[in-house]
Order: sequence, then C-alpha cells, then structure tokens
Amino acid sequence: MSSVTSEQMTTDPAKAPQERVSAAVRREQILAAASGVFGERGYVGATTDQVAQAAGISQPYVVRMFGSKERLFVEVLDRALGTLLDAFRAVIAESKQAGDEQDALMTKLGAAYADLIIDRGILMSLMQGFVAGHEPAIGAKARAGFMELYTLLRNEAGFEPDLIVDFLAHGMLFNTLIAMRMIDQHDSDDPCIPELLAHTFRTKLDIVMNTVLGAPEQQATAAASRTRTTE
Amino acid sequence: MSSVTSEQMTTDPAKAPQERVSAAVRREQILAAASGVFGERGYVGATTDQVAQAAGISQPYVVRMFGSKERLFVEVLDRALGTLLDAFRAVIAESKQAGDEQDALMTKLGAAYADLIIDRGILMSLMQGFVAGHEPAIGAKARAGFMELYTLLRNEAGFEPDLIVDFLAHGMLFNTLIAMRMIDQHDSDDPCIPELLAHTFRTKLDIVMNTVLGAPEQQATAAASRTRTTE
DNA sequence: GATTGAGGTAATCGAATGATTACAAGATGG
DNA sequence: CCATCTTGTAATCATTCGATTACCTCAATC
Repeated sequence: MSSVTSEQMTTDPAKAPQERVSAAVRREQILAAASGVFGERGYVGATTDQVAQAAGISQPYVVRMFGSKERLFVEVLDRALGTLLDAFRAVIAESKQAGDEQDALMTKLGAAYADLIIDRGILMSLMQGFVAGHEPAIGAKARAGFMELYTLLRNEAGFEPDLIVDFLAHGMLFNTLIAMRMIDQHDSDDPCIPELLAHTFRTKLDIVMNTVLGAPEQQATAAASRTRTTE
Repeated sequence: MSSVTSEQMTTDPAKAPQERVSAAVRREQILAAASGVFGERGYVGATTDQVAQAAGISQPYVVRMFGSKERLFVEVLDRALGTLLDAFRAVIAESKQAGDEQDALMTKLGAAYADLIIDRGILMSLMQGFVAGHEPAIGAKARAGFMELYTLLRNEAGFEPDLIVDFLAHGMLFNTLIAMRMIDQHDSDDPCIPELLAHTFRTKLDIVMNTVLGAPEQQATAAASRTRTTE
C-alpha cells in the first residue's frame, strides 16, 4: 500500500487509480512541484522522489521526462527567470506608457518583485540557483539570467548602474530573509526581528507573511515528506 | 637484471608518513578545510570525505571529531559569524574612538566586510548557511547570527533601521555575486558584467578579484577532488 | 479486435556517502 | 618496561538516491 492514496478527486472517491494526462500537462505539473521542492531544499538537497510525490506521480517518470535531475533544475530555474523578467518587462512597458518618473518605476518594480512571492518557489528556486554556482550548467544559467535582469534594468528601464545595484541588493536581502525563514520568527522574543522585516519588506510585509506562513495550497513539502515507495 | 623495486625515495618520500598533531590543532585544520569545502559546495553538496582530504586526514576522523556533518557545519557557521562580528566590533570601537561620522563608519564597515573575502570560505559558508534554512539546527544558527549582526549595527554602531537594511542588502548582493562566480566572467563578452562588478564591489574590486580568481593557497577543492580511499 | 504507441510504474541497480567498528602505532607516565 | 591514553586509519555497513529496465494499461486507429 502506498501510492494510490491522496487523490480524493471530487466525483470519484473510491478509486482514482491513475488518471492519464498528456505529457505536456504532466510536464507543467512536475515543473510546478519541482519549483517548490527545489526552492525549499536546494538543488542538491531535493530529491527527484520528493518532486515526484509532490507532483503525484512516480519517481522514474520525473527522471525520464527531463533526462536528469540537473536538467529538471535548469528548466525550473529558466522558468523562474522567465517569470521574473516577464513581470519586469510588463511593469516597464506599462510604466513607460503612463509616463512615470524613474523612482516611480523602481517602486513598481520592487512591488512586482515582492508579488512574485505568491509562488514561493519562484524566488527560492532563483536563490538556490544563485548559490549552486558550483554545478556548471546551473551556474551558467544563473549568471546569464542575472545579467539579463541587469541589462533589462539598464537598457529598458534606463536606470543608472548604482541604482540598479541598490535595487538588486535589496532583492537579494529579500530572498535571503525568506530563505532563512526569518518570517517564521516574526513573533519570537527578539523585537528587532519585526523591525528588520518591516524595514525590508515595507508595504509588502503582509503579503509576504501571508504567503510564506499561511501557504494554504503550498502542499509541495507536505506531500513530499512521505517516504519513497512501499513502506 | 634489474634489481627490481629501486624505490627512488631519494629526497622526496612522496608519502608524508603521518605526523601526529594535537587534537586541538587538527580541529582547527578541519574547520579551515571545512569552511572552504562547505563554502564551495554548500552544506548538502559537500562531503565529509572532501573535508577530510582537504585537511589531509581520513574521513572517519572528521566525523568522529565533530560527531556529525551537521555539527561540523554548525561549528563552521559559528566561526564565520564570530569572525564577521568580531571584525565589525573592532571597526566600531576604533571608529568611535576616532570620532567618525556615521557614514564614515558605514564605509569602514563595508570595507571590513569586503576584506573578509580574503578567506573566501567565511562569506561563502555564511551564505550557504543562510539558504540552508531547511535544516533546523543550521537555520536556527543562521537566523540568530543574522540578528546578532543587525543588533550590533543598531545598538553599537547606532544606525537607523533603514540604513542597516541598505547595508545588509549590499552585503547579500556581494555574497550572491561571489557565490554565482560572477567574478570569473569579468572578461567575458557581456560588457555589463564589469560594470555590475565595478558598481557592486567599488574600491574593493581588485581585492575581490585577486582573492577569488588567484586563490593561490586555496587548495581545498583541488585536494578534495580525488576519490575516497585507495586508488 | 488486433495493433500500436503513449502514459505510467514496480523493481532494482550501482554509486555515493555518513557513520561505525575494530584496530594500529606513537606518546606518556609510573 | 609496561600500561594506558591519544591520534589516526582501514574496512565496512546501512542508507539514500539518481538512473535504468522491463513491464503494464489504456486509448486511438486501421
């Protein structure tokens, strides 16, 4: 007894043996699950089996669909970078049309970045990619994505290098505090923790806290915390 | 009639017999080696055998000396945090005595932080600890250390929260770019890379580059790249 | 109603790795 | 000299995990 469990689909409670789904859809499901698991445990720390369970399929399928764990992670990283860049491009386009000043644009970009936390996996996978520079394929992708971001802020948004560095720096602190699970300590003894969080996340603190703490649909880890096959 | 086995042990016995060293000294050697290896490959990605080889001893000794890989990493993290805090305390004390303005002090703190790159393991182990929040013991140590740093900047250095956040943010970008090995790409095609690096590391760019690239005595990885026991 | 091919998994393999055990050799003190 | 403690290792164990293989089961098409 193992697999089969979970899956209490609406109209079919008893069985739900395994509904066959097109490979394209499975691919998206796996990528979404992998984003959560990799973001939570890092590239090396996450296992393909955890991803599989979070996606509700078997471990060999994950490997066969992407060829290897490394290729899966690179794809996750690629998607995360793409999502981030798309969000920024949209903000820039909209802000240009509205005739915003530079600091208004930067504020909006910061807000858009914080909003990405809605899918915690995105920013955490990014962060895990940044510190996994030891793996050649991952490091290359991470660096390329980071520079694409820099170039976007420079050439499309039109910021000065010093401003961009400030912006990126705050983004990295943002990521680090979330990766460190500092949010969970908001109500701990140290009164400096709320202060640090308030001055880092500012107007977005509530969103961040609700997402990171509440996390109603973020079942990735829960589903992945069971054991592998039979027990 | 080769007399066989003409051991040319002339001047170089090729085998360092094994000089017995006090446990206290070994402990320091292991911690230094572990700092490099963990910083390079992360907590999960590094192996106790890589640490052992970097320290020039056997793998079981590493485990026995620290009890477990996790305890070793926590100790490495603790040392790194201690080194950082000590460096900052020294700068603050000295700056107070000199009657510096706040921004002069902050500049000096930034310089002191950058100087820590001389031992690349320190900052990289810190960073790896920050993103390893999934491991309870490591996350707790990382958060506590981070808050100790914040408190120091707030209560001893006397900075306003917003200033501290700026400072920490730039530190995190600093760490991230090094973890990403962006320095290695300084001479690549993208002309934005030198620009980003220049505006992030500013006056310390040369030191950072010399340390991260040159790394003459940073043998940690090289020595650790062999296989385990006999060959 | 066979064939075929795509979705999907159980079983398992082999390598890696943290940890443990048993033992060896040099110091140290009486 | 002998007992004992310390430093250190070889051998090996038990897991874990990514990958592979061999198979199963539908669904569509001829």
